[in-house]
Formats: sequence, structure tokens, C-alpha cells
Amino acid sequence: MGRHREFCVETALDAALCVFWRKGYEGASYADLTEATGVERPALYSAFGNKEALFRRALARYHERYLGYLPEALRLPTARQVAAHFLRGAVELNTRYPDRTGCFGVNGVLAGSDDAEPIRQALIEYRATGEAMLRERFERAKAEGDLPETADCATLAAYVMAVTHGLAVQAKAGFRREVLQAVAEQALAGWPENARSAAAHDS
Amino acid sequence: MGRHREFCVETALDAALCVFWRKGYEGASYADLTEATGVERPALYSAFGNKEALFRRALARYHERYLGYLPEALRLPTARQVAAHFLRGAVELNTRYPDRTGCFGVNGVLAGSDDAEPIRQALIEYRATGEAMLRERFERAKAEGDLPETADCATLAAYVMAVTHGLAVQAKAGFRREVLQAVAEQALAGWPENARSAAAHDS
DNA sequence: CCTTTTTCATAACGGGCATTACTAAACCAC
DNA sequence: GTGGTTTAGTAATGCCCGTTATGAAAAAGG
Repeated sequence: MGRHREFCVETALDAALCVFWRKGYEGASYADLTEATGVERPALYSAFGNKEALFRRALARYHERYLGYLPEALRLPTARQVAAHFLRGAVELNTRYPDRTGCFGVNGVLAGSDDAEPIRQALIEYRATGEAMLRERFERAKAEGDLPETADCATLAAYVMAVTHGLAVQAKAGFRREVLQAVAEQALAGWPENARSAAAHDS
Repeated sequence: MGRHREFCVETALDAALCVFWRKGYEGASYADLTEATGVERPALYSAFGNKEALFRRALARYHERYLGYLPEALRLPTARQVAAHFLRGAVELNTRYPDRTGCFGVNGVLAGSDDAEPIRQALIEYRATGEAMLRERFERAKAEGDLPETADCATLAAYVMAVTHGLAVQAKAGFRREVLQAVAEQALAGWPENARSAAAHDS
């Protein structure tokens, strides 16, 4: 008995998930959550518990609603296909929704409140300058015949930056150094070579 | 004339830099900053301006004090060496100081206050399960002869996760989809092959 | 020594946060 | 229809945040 709930719990959870995706855990306030869900604060508390519990529910829902490509990838016959499907699925998901780019999990603590937007922009620019330096250096390498004519310097620079960011996230997660070193070595396995550079390697 | 400053500005900046490195921009409170620097709030304000200005000063100092390996890398003769030095330098820096692992820039908005520690741990575990699934899948691939006997499945899994995290960070930074797709393709360039898998490729 | 100037530390300020009393309304059982 | 029970929405609570007013302490000039 008693009064009926006037909102759909799953719908509200989906809306909350989008807010967390965009703003991260700490960046999402209850003001944001009530606005997005159309549900007042006390109702959110009674339906989900506190903010942390709500975020965990959102994480679980993210997994079941957006990460279907992951089991898909794991079912493929070859490891290369698995990795390819995994990476392509991540790219697709990270860019599909313009209002919530990136990965829910990474953003979860990478994103922050709106007040931190200038700082976020400063860091983006900072990383962009580093990437630009890398790209210019690679272009010089191509001119010098150190990279093949077919090499895409911008992509190589972005790739190196991506691996670096991935390493940073993993280091933050407590990965042991040897693991990270192995990852870095693996990242170099596909480095483009031409006849000349293939002749004499470092290390 | 007037009273002398009783603390060293650069020393205080170094201490503040460590706090930001560990806790990120929003996660670092003035309570943390005063404790780490030994300088009271108003003195920090008079010396550096507000929190945002202090963070920018810390970022600049991070660049000059910790990123020396970057110009080092750029000076090397081959692109492969540049990338190798870059990645190895990042690994070294990301793991050198146990009290502030990871990258200042990435942590800057990835890290958060201490209250968010359970959430951070939950996300770490979540990513770890995904990585474990990937590793098991690769081990199966090795048993099936799809990966060479020499393949290190744990490293391959960590590598794929790292690239995925890097892609997420870049997507968050507003990278265009084509760029990310090129990065993902590049990440597959060094995928280990054996005679059998080299024979018949997908895509 | 006294005035002026700068820095110091305590303590306050307004604002936003997560969380929760509290009251009115809606519903079911009887 | 009435009583018991659950939800809705307003508004309050306490806390911590970044920032700053306030007045004492210290240094230099005359």
C-alpha cells in the first residue's frame, strides 16, 4: 500500500548516468542530478541511497547499456580481431554522443565541475603543445628519411600521446613499474620502419 | 622597507605542486596546501594569487622541473628513439615518486579529494576486471596458436587498456573521431604475429 | 624611537555541497 | 470513508570550500 512512485527509476538512472558521464563523480552535484532526472533530491535518496550508491548503480548500468561491444570483441576468433574490435568499439563509444564524450569510467574522476573548465582547457592546450612538438619532430624525421614516406606524423604523435595518457592512468591505478615498461615496449612494436632504419636498430 | 617574507616562495610552490600532483586541482584544498607548504592561506594568496593561478604556476614548475626528458627525447637522432625515450621517460616519471604516482597533467583533473577514494578504487577494480578478461582471452589465443608462444598476454592486455585510456583522455579533450581512429589503427601496427596468423589477415 | 610599510596569523564570510526533517498529498486495505 | 503507509516537494541543517577582513608583529627609514 501507500503512494505510488511517480517517476521511472530506470529512466532517472539513465539521466543520472549521463550527468556522471559528462561531469564525473565529484563534478556532478545534486542540483545537476535533479535537473537531469526531473526528480527531487529526497526521491533520489529514497530510490538509490546516497551519491556514491547512485554512481555505482550508474556504473553498472553503463556496463550493461554501453559496453556490449566488449563481450562481442571477446567472442571473435583471433586476438588481433579482439583487440581491433575492442579499440574500435572504444573509439565509437567515446565519440558517439557529443554531449558526453570520452569514457564514463575515465571521466568519472577526470572530469570535474564547471568551475574547473578553465583549468581543464589549460591542460588540454598544454598537452596539445607537447603533441605538436612531437609531430614536428616526426615530420623532420620523415624529411630526413628516418621515417618512411608513408608515415602519418600527426597520427604517430597522437598515438604516442595516447599511450602516455594510458600509462598515466594505469600508474595512478597503482600498476607496477615493470608492467608499465612492458606496455611501453609493446607500444613500440608497430613503429613504422623503412629499409634504412630497419638496418640498424637501437636497443 | 617593510617586513620580510618568512618562507621561500619556490619551496612553497614545490610543495603545492606535490599536492596538486597527488590530489588534482579540485581535490586539493587550501587546508592541504597550507599543511604541505607550512604557509597560511593569506600568505599563499599574496604570493601566488588565487587557487587557479597557483595551479598554473605549479604546472609551469612541473614542466621545468620534471619534464626535462622531453627536450632530451626530441634531440635524439631517430624518431624511434624519440618515441622510445619519450615513453620510457613518462614511465620513469609516473612511477618514481610513490607519494604522487601518475602524471601531474592527467591527475590534475583525474584525481580528486580523499572523499572520492572509494569511488576511485571501484573504478580501478572495474578496469582491472576488464583487463583480466582481455588477458584470459589472449591466453586462450596463445593456446590456440593464434598468438605466438613468445607473446606476453598480460602485457598485451595492459597495452590495449592503456591505449583505450589514452583514447578516452583524448576524446575528452575534443579530438576528432578520425584522429582517434588513426591512433587505434597505429596501436595495432605492432601486434605480435606468428606464421599462421600472418598468413590470413582480417580487414 | 617612532612612523611607515609589509607580512603574519586568527578568524570570519558568503556560498555551495550532500544529506535529511517535515508536511502535505496520494494511494491501498478494510 | 477512514486509517495506515508510502511518496513528493519545500526548506532546513551542518559542513567544508575558496577567499578576505582584521589586527598584531616585524622590519626599514628618518
